[in-house]
Amino acid sequence: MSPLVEAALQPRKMPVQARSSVTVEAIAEATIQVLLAVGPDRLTTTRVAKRAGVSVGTLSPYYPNKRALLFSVMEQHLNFVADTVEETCERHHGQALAAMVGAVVRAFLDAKMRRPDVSTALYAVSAELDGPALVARIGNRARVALATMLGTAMDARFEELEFTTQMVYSAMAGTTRTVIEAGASAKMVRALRAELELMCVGYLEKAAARD
Amino acid sequence: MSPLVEAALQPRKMPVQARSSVTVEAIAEATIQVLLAVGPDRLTTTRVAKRAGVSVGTLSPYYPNKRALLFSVMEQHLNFVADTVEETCERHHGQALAAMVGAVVRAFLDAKMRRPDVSTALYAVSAELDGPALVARIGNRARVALATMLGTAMDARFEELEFTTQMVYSAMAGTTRTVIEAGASAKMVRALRAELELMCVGYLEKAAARD
DNA sequence: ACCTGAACACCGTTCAAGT
DNA sequence: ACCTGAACACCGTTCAAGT
Repeated sequence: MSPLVEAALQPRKMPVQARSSVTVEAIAEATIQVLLAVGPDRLTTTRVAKRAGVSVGTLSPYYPNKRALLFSVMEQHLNFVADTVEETCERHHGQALAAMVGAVVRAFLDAKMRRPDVSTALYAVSAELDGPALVARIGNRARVALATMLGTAMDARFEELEFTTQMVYSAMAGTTRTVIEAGASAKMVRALRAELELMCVGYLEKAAARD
Repeated sequence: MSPLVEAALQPRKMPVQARSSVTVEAIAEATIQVLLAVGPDRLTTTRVAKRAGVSVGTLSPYYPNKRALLFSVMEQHLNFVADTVEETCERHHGQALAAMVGAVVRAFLDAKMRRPDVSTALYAVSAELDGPALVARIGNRARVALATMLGTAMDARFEELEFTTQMVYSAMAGTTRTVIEAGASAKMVRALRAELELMCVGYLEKAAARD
């Protein structure tokens, strides 16, 4: 992430009068509504402006370009999730592992699911073309292969094989994605491999014990 | 995913002569090169056509719109990863869990890392605006909170606390993303919560035992 | 059958003029 | 200080004309 790119998403002018604060908020809300109504492709600056009840020209001082509109909406959402996780963590200091994990997982999912339509729309924005659908469709081949293999394990049996496999695959894809987006050095990839093995084995042993 | 959207990414005309097959391949390769050279925002149909040595009008019969260009590149990449995982799975049928997991994790990461520049560019495409950077920056707050909390656990100590935490968070975010993109029913979310707990606890127990 | 490239429609962004 | 909206530049897509 170059600072220049980030800078281009920051407002040129901050609202100083009450009037413009209202405008900025109306534009943000209009962006969400247009996004939900017509989708990311047909979201245009004119449409957002019209929905917010202002002229197109009003957008630029506060949202210097179209991406800034979506960026700010996503930022609000992510901040809400981060807030929720932080608070939950603080409330569980000093407790046992299982209690901590249970609470955090619950809080994280609850935050993501507070407005499922918005969460989904934001993933879609973040996804651009139909990447995720493609990932799901093609990743399915890998998941079927994984499930088939796990079904043959000499030392374990799984009741919920489909779902267990889905979890393993998602954890793999998700953590890898994070590492790649962080700028994947060879060392990081090696470390990731080791940790992912721990995670998958740890999970699968528990899943097999339960079933 | 509506079938209509998918259909709009399929070619209107398939290449029938050797000449046009070469053209189609050249356009796909040009798309990758332009993507790597100027990034997704400045990737234009004209630029791709010029790089491929054809006229803009030549694109449309085979790639009906700009998204189709990026879609086909991503499709190739994902198919390669799926192929690799499938083969590895087949080679490890009947082996012990630990061996299976080790092999698949390795194969998956190797496939993703064969051309790191392309992998990264495709995540960037899939990501549109700077969503991932934002996710990383804000998600960092949650990770710090998690690490701080885990450091206080009454029944475990972690050497590599930072990285361990990163893994837990990535697994949470990654699996959640998958479930959301699959169309998150309330039932699925509940199932996810239970599995994520198993996975996190299983992993953390192993990580604590090692350290 | 395949390719060209000018023409069209549309959208993001700006800025002189207003309140 | 804030907002308007016409004007501009640019890009995706098409299609009549060529080979």
